[in-house]
Amino acid sequence: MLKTHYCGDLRKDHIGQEVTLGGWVHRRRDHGGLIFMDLRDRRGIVQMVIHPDDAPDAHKTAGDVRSEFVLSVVGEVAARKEGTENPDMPTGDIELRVRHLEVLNESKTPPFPINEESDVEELLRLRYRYLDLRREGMQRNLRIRDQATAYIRSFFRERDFTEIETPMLTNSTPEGARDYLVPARVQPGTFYALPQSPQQYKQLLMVAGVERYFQIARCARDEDLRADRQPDFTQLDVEMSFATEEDILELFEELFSNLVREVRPDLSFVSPFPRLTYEESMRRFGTDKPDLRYGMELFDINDVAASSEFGVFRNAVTSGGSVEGICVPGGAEFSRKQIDSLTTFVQGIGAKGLVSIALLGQPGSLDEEGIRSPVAKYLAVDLVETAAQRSDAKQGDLLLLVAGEGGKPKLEPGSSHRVRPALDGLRREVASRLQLADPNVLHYAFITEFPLVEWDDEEERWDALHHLFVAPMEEDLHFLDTDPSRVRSRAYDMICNGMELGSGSVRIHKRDLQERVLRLLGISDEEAKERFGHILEAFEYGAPPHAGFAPGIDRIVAQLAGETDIREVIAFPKSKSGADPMTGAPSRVSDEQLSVLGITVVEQPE
RNA sequence: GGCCGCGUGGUGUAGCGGCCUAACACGCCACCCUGUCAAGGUGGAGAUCGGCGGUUCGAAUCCGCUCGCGGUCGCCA
Repeated sequence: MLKTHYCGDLRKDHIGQEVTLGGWVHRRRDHGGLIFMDLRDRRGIVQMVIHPDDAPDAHKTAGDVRSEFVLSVVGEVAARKEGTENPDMPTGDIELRVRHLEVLNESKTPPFPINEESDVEELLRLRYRYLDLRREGMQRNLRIRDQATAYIRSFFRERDFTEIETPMLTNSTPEGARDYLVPARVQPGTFYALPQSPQQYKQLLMVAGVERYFQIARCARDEDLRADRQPDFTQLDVEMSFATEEDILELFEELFSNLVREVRPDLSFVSPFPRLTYEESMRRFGTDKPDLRYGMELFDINDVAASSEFGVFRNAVTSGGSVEGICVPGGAEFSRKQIDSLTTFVQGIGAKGLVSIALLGQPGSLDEEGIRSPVAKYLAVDLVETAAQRSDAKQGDLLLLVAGEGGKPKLEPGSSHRVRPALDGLRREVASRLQLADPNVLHYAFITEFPLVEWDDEEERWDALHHLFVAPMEEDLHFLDTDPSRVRSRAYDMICNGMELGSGSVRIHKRDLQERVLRLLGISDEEAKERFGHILEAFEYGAPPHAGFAPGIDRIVAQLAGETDIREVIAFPKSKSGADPMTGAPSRVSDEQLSVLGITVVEQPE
């Protein structure tokens, strides 16, 4: 090695030792005579002093050194002069008296600062990712990710799980996300698909008698990107035979509790993890992934709205829709402008409008003076009192109500189907404006009893909410043929701070039930045989009951690192258009490459 | 694909019809400086304002198109 110690490791104990360090110039302070330089490596930063009298050659070289030069230095670790210690640095008690200095490599001035955590445009960071990753915050995130995955592996291995790799080149699946396709050269005209998840393989491993499987698996889905979605991502894939949902939830509660203690002991979490049914979560929060760190739960006033003078409310309820709202603590002091911007906000997510009611008076004894609302003259005091009571509102709070008409398509603005999503969005927006969410809390929770299927308006058929292999709840089986929307599944999600971390389920392990579900989803027996013949067949050879779970590693680590964007914990992520600005991927390939594969590119006309 | 926001020296921002011959901070370059640690001092270089077109006597500023980036809805078994 070209170095004997790491810069960041040097302490008082090393005083008197001669060491050789290698690292990058973090900062340079040239006093004309004396030169100070901070040298940085993966473990931290140490101050070097280059004295013109002690080391004239080194001093001469140091004069031409600039930020990010790679240096090799030899010197003695020394106590800093009395009064010049730096308590803000772990190495602040000591410094390196440089005797010999060699420039191992020069550096151009970097396109953005590496020695400070300033905001830099995303694109530029990705273009020079190798420099971005050199920055302290990203180094920390890379290490948090490593700690998390290392812990996860040890956790499962201790519990007798076997880590098994599954193929990257697999078959396209008709349902779900769009596949990334890979042409198969040896059989021209045919394609592999990159795995959206190892779902089928892990179930087949259960049939194979593995009983306890896990994998930190790379997956790919060709869908539009988001702050929490990359086209290629990593999931912790787990499957267990002879397990019920209870076994899985307990296992993961333990895993996540330990993970926080291991990686971020300074963060707190709520224990035991709350469990909400899908129905309850939708009713109380309007979403299946609520942020539980703050209140502002939804309430409805359908009963009193039905007879309201206010046409918007009355029509909503009589048409079969609903009027629901949230209560913003202290929101009565929101300005007109703030409320207008909330209105614009909900309109952007499918609400027709927003009714705001500021409670200037004391709920319980409200009068017209105590209510301030753009539609105050249409609102009976009784209605406001009811709303205030249901939301446990206090004087000075702000009620925000959204109405939705029944009988409209799901996605149409003003539809009753948009009410809860709109309130969910509003709840998040308000919480973010008022900073209601404690950044030091990881509020994990499980959502259970999801519907098995939902009606797809466009395709006019039932669609699996999770995937094709989720087992229906035994007690709801009789609805399978009569009213599929009422069948609850044995699926569960894990959520944290308003983000879905992963989902899982007890699987179907019998051929006849799997075939019934496939039929319900409009997959013909013929198609089923072609697509899923192998798994249906496997179920006939003693498939054990099994259940599994698959949380996203990128999201888990992002939260552990205190980041809201998973790109902050992925070494080489892609931009929103799926491109890698550093390598230029995706790119065109040569005609030769295409012709070997028997592929012709059709230019897209405008 | 729809909607919203952003795009000004190397970086981050300001400017939002004539005061812009484009400002500020950091960075960069030169010189001075032997105890600093976001070192300090003096001086300097550096952007025609993402691109194209238009409105106007006049555009970084207004309009249209386009590209890029981000957010969001659709989408994400």
